[in-house]
Amino acid sequence: MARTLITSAIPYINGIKHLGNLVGSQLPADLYARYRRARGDEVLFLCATDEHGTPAELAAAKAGKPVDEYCSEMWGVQAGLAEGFRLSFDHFGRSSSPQNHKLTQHFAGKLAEAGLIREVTEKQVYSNADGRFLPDRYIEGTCPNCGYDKARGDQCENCTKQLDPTDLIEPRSAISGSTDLEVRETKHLYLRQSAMRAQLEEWIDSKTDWPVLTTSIAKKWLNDGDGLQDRGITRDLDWGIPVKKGEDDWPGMEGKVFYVWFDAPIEYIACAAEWVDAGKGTDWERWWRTDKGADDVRYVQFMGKDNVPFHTLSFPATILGSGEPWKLVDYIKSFNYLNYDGGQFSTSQGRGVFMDQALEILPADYWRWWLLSHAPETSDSEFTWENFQAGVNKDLADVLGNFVSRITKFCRSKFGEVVPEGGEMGDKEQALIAELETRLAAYQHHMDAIEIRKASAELRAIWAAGNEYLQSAAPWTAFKEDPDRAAAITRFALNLIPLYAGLSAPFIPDAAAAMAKAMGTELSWPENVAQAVGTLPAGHVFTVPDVLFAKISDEAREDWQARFSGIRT
RNA sequence: GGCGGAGUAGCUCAGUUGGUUAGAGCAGCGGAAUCAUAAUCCGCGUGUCGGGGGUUCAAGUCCCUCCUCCGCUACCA
Repeated sequence: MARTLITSAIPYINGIKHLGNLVGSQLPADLYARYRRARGDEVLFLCATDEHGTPAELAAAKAGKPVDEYCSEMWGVQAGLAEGFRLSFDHFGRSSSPQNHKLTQHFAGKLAEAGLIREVTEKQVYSNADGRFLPDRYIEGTCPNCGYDKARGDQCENCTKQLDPTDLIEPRSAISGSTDLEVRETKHLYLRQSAMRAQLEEWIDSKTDWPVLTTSIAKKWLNDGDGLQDRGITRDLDWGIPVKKGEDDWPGMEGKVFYVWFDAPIEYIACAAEWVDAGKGTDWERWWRTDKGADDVRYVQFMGKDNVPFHTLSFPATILGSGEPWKLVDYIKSFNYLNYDGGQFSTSQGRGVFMDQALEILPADYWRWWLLSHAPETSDSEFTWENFQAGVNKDLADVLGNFVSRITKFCRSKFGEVVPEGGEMGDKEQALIAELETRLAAYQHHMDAIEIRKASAELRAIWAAGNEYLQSAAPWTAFKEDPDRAAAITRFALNLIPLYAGLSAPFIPDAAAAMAKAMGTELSWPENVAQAVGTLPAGHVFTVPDVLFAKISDEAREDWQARFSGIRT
């Protein structure tokens, strides 16, 4: 049995994610996980919250809560929303887990043994009022270049000039506004990525099947300027994984924690350990250690393009540098951004539709279908309410929902809620089987290649073929002269429902389940179409399901358009 | 500034290694049907493929140049 390990970029803890975040990692990862399971793979699908770093501390402070308590609560919120969107994680972990603490410290120890860690003493801005070191971006002041008074310590947003915090005129803390700042010396650990440049490049070069978006970003970092730079992997923070060398203390690094981007990817691995400790599995190393059974695992990662450097370089550097046989990623599917009505979705500005709001107004399937069928694969794509309404109404309500409705209701009125007997399949039925056979192959090909929009277009064509068939076979006409023929048509068309349910389940799991339930079958992936259309024999009892997808009215759309036009408070 | 991505029908997007009259869905127009959530099905697209120049028998597809939008730019994550 093929084995597939799937991870989605882990969402940051400091708030509820918007639909752009969702479609860029978790949702396509779920689509693929559901598809691989349906095809019979053994799948381990992992995700978690990314909990460390300055923004988490600040969000907790703003909420007036201890950071660990805040993170626990937000983990619960995010887990609930994941459930709401039917994200089928085998485990939804936390980067703050004890498992990740241990593993992160383990990796640091191994990297140190391999000589890939160096200690650097550097100067950094400390805020006495805030009682903490400030990351460059959390220092504001007047730009020495253009005079903009809200320039950040890393870059002036007004004139785009790159800055050093000490360049700023009248620097102040972006957190408290305090100007009581001083430059202090502090010691940090750097991962010697530069020493692994050749090894990483060779590995990237071997990935000829990766999307251009993925490899071009990796190559740029490898070759830009002086080449791949070493990267600081520790921070002066309270909240995080304490710096240790395996299980031993790290002299001189007391009170410091690992940088969030060092421990976050390691959580992909630790999450599997959490999965076992939660009683959901028995052997996580079988998925992650090539010396312990993971050599036949195919590992696929999903993420937005902003995450690519960390997944193509930093994390592989950690894994390769450890010298231990950990599983490396086999395929990285990366996404561009989804824009919202002419601008960007923005977490910090509260612009767009957020996961909790989306579920308040419509069921998950509506969002899943539209977002996946418009996934920003080759370039940034655009969400507009008009497009959303039109796409959902047409594809889900008119093409799929109405197909199920028209044939089940026709059958009920002429034959009752039972698959009718009599008649034989003819040319029209054979032609449809042949067409669906071709389309099924194309659909599977696109799903295998994780070409999401192409797959969704093919699935839609499979649905439409059912309507084309009914229109052409016209059982309502046949019923008048040749009831046996009408029965054969109806029996055949009813059998398309369980077929469609199985094929649609990765995109719209709830509706697919409702379709299967109404027809009294289990969801399954077809071996072939000819066999699948014989699933429901004559005499099989079914029920006419409720309307699968209510249409979005113009009034509702206008209401939402107005409601989500501003900024979330 | 540097790097990367994008600019194709009213809208959202496909267009493999350059090769016949540039495609799909939606919207629009016309027709058929009436089983169905007034839902379906059939037919209809001359769009300067962002502008200009070049290579070629042949370019949306390669090269140069210019314009516009977006992302990243390593201490936000």
